[in-house]
Amino acid sequence: MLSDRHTDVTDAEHSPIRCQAVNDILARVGDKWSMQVVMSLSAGPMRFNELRRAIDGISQRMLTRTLRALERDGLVDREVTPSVPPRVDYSLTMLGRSLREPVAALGVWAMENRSHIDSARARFDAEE
Amino acid sequence: MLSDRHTDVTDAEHSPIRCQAVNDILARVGDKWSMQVVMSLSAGPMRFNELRRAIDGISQRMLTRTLRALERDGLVDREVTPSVPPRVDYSLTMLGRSLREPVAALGVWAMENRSHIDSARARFDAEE
DNA sequence: CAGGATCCAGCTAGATACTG
DNA sequence: CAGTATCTAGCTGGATCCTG
Repeated sequence: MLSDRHTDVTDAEHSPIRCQAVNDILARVGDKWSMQVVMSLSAGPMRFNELRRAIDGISQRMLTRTLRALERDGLVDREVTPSVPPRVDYSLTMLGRSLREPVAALGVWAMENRSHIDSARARFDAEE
Repeated sequence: MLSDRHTDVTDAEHSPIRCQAVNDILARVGDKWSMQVVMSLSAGPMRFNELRRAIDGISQRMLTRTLRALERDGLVDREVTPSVPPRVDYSLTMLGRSLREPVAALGVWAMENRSHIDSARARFDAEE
């Protein structure tokens, strides 16, 4: 952790086009709920209210919007069973599943460096 | 790409605590400018207006705010040379440099799957 | 059950003007 | 040069009510 070898993995690829792509994905993934939905669907298909209960604090409106956006981008599949009452199952597409890997890498970094960030914040805030 | 091996890298770690950490980092990194600043500083230290020119479209206010936030979290170092005119150099800390690796992984995913996302969007939007 | 439709508070980020 | 201060449009997201 915090390895400072100067073999730069990123410098070579720092082209405007690639950065545009990174920013698009970060915007897609960096919102409040998208990744929580994706992570919840990791275990398998879930229904709407099942997701609602699984994700603490999400409103029905935000769950709907988030699912629609993920579906639009081909990350989530929506399967409607026209019964009474209606049944809708959400699941990750292959694309959606493949996204979990880089996001998990970010998660590992987050866990490993959380303490560094917290202490840096405390230090910064201390010097008023 | 799009490998669907069911060895789940993420399921095992899908604990609330880890997800909280991921969300914090995504919020930190998922905003409009932070990663552009980090990527720009990859090449080496830069001064304020140098960064301003390097990052297309960023306002002076947003650059200030983004740099302060990154400094607070210990990702960026701010070095002031009290001269006239003043000189301030910004550089990545070790923590900041270490972040580039997982973000680059996300960048690779973005580049590899951009076309899938674009066509998924087109398909979704086509059905009224 | 699975949403759609409204309304609204709060935050984000841009524009502009000014300063040590 | 490197900011701070102010004002504001627009977006994000929550609460609430309604429906097939």
